Amino acid sequence: MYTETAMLGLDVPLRASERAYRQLRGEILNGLLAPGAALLEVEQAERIGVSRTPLREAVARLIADGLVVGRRGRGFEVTDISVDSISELYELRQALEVQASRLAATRRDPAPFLKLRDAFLTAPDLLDQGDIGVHRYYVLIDELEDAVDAAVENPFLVGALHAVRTHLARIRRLARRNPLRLRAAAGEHLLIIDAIIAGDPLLAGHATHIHLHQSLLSVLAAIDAGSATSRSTTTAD
Amino acid sequence: MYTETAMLGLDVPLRASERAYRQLRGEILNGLLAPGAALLEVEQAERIGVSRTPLREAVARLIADGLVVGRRGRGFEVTDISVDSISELYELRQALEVQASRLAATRRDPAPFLKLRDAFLTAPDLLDQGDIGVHRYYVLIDELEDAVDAAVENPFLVGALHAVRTHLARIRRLARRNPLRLRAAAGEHLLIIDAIIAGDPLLAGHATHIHLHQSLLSVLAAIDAGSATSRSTTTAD
DNA sequence: CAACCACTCTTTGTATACAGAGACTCTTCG
DNA sequence: CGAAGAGTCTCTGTATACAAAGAGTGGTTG
Repeated sequence: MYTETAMLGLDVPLRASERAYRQLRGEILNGLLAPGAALLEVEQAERIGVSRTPLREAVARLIADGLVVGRRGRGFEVTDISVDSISELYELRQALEVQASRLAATRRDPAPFLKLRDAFLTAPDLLDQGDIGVHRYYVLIDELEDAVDAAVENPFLVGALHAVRTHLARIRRLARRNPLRLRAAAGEHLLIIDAIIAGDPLLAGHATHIHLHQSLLSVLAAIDAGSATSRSTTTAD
Repeated sequence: MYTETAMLGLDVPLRASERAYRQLRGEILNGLLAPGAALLEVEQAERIGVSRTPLREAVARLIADGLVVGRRGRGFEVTDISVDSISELYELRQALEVQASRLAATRRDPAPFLKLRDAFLTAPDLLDQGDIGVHRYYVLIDELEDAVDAAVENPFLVGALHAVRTHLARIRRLARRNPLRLRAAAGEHLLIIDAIIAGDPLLAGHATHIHLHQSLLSVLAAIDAGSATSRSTTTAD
């Protein structure tokens, strides 16, 4: 997710519409543009430093992504995230990720998953190392997702997964990390990886099912706690 | 699918970009714009009768839909449909429709499905009535899809399903109808409907799985036959 | 004769100017 | 005092003009 463009530093010549899209998308995802925030074309165009034409193209893409909705006569607005929508998103996510795990188990080249297995075995140590360790753990999860995507070899499925992950990124911001949950999630990931290495699609699917079930429970609990108390909560994965 | 806007004749005030989008989308879906066809902005804008600005917006949406891809310095082009991509699409479709069937079985209001059950019982008769009967059968399938969508009550999942159905519409054009397959499909649909009425998510999911398996087999066989002989084949659903 | 370079031409990408639709406000009337 | 209506004003939707990037072509040179 973070590797979108920054991995290689070749953002030298970039279309204005692309710049506007990435900036707005990033700001929505990291919460700088909060749900419900109004997007005025001229205002945003001036802020980003492009004209209205490319900005409109960027907004159109954001609408297609489901991050923005048009309000009838009064501009656009960042979509909001309800608790209901989280459960709904997870219903879609589960369908997609379970299928992806199954296919990955069927088609995988074992090599990258063996590497990932070793890496995930060190996850508990990583999670003892504070924020940098947590960050490196999240990088590991990204790598796992990438490995699954590559093994699945299905542009339609991978595309749908990407769309889901876009919304997930916003949800993760609603709640803080819970070290206990992260440790448990690492174990669940290991189970998925092992199933993929073993070439066992049924097991991979079920392990993914369980993982997402726990993940959703954790997210919902974190949000409940977050809205009850002020701001000391938990997140999934 | 056909009911998008034409059902009620209120296409009086329509934005130019929306007109361009619907026209291009329709022409791609019904094959008038064949895979590989080049889309030049000025050319298409003049043909449709809008300026380049709304046309670009329309093309952007088509790209998001996966119906069009940009070629670096040489305009845009309608995406093509390979046999591989059909199987890939069905892998995604299966994940989504199985999940949708399960959720529909869990949440359904039985009433519309009881009506659909009666209607599908008459499907064999319908399929004896030639093209108009076949057409009415396809309308039935649309109504079933709509009923499932409504029962699922999940915008994310339904949205993903819509995207898949867009591509399916193109695939259906690749092969002719096979009356035998249609009759069998009607039986499979009945099974799905019964499972939803019974509120049995597991059964609904499995019935959907089987239906899509058969559907894919039929489509692939139809395309094989169609490319072997000249043009007398079969299609699914 | 082939390969490379420069030029032109096509086509996209961007900016800006204009028009129209909808919302808000202020006023007026009941 | 409230509600309705007209006017204004803001913001989107569209068109067009301009700029720049890439591809194709022709010529020239080794």
